[in-house]
Amino acid sequence: MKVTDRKLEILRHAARLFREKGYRAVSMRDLADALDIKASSLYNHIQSKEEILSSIILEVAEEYAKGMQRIQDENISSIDKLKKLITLHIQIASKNSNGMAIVQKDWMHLEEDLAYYKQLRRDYESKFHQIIEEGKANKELRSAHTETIAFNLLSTLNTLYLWIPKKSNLDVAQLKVELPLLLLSGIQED
Amino acid sequence: MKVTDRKLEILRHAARLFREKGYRAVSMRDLADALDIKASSLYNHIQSKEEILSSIILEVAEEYAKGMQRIQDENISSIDKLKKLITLHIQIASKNSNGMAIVQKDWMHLEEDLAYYKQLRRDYESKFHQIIEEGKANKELRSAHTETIAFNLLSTLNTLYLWIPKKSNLDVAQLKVELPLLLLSGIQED
DNA sequence: TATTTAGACTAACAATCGTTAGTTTTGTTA
DNA sequence: TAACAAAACTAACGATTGTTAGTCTAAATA
Repeated sequence: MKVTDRKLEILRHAARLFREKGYRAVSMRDLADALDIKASSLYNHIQSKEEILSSIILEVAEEYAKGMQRIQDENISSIDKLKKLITLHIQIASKNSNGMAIVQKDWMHLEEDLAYYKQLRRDYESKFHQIIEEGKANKELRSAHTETIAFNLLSTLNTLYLWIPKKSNLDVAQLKVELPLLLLSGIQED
Repeated sequence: MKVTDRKLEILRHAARLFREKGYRAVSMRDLADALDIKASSLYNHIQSKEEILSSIILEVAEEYAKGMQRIQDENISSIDKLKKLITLHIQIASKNSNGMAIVQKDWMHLEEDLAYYKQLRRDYESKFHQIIEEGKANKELRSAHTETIAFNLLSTLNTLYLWIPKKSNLDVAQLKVELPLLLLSGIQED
């Protein structure tokens, strides 16, 4: 599935607009205006508005899925897995904060790929829970409720897209140091 | 500004629909269907679609503003203020999780009240930061960056609406105990 | 019982939506 | 330069949008 330059440009503008105004509030004419062409010309490059949304969301979702799989397969402690997951979130949010925002806000407007997206998300959260459970079994983590721990971690990580664009690159580097400390010191067994 | 029963019923249904599908994806006909009337009949009770959104969002935002003011005026430690803020968020998210969801997702669709809402939000976050700063000055809190601490806390608190509806009432009681420990143990000076 | 009123209705409006068909322009390759 | 392909264009479609005007009905009030 080759993606041309022009199509990438469309996706990039769409991501920015969807993030600012929400998928349903951005018309094909709005998107076309941003590219300085007519709405009908978009259809030389894409099949439908929904295909745009789907491309943006699945790119992010699959990147998370791959990252999780890679980390899960490593032979390291649960704490180290959690640290790598935090880094994964920071990296994706840095590279593609518009995409992350759209995943969080507009996933429910998927149609054809809705079930697939939900499956990816369920898998991700399930593996996240699993790593925490392992950590508790290994006595690496204190025995608070897994759901509460996971909720706290994922809430913060899933909201990084709101915060990272405001920060300089230096601050992001700092974040990679500070955030694991902040998120893990409360649950880590010493 | 008296609000009739019927209007409350409309707002309740609207909140549920807006939360499920997003403000822009819910038509006045969708909302009318949920109430088993015609779309035009809604206008006997409300002025516009946007007025509905505004009512829902400002109710929540003003409740946060009042709660914050009350807590800030109390003569207690910074840690205790943070604990009370956590409780405030849990209470509002329990009572009105649809409203909270809409605030997070659809605030940008406000028009007339957009500036007012943004002001309320700025004030809230600014006071939140202030309390953390006080805690650091008092040596109650460790000296991580205020922004990082606030971001972590607010991310989790602002996402409670996703989590609380899945839990029973008992679990919410448990949450009021567990969440302060989890959120504050990482930053509290012993 | 007569009057008023709250709240539903039907019908329609102008605007905007995503999308399609058919055509023209533009730039590259033979 | 001729031929071709990519990518723009104009024009229009049927559906849906929020909203308004005017009307009817049923219940409350006088």
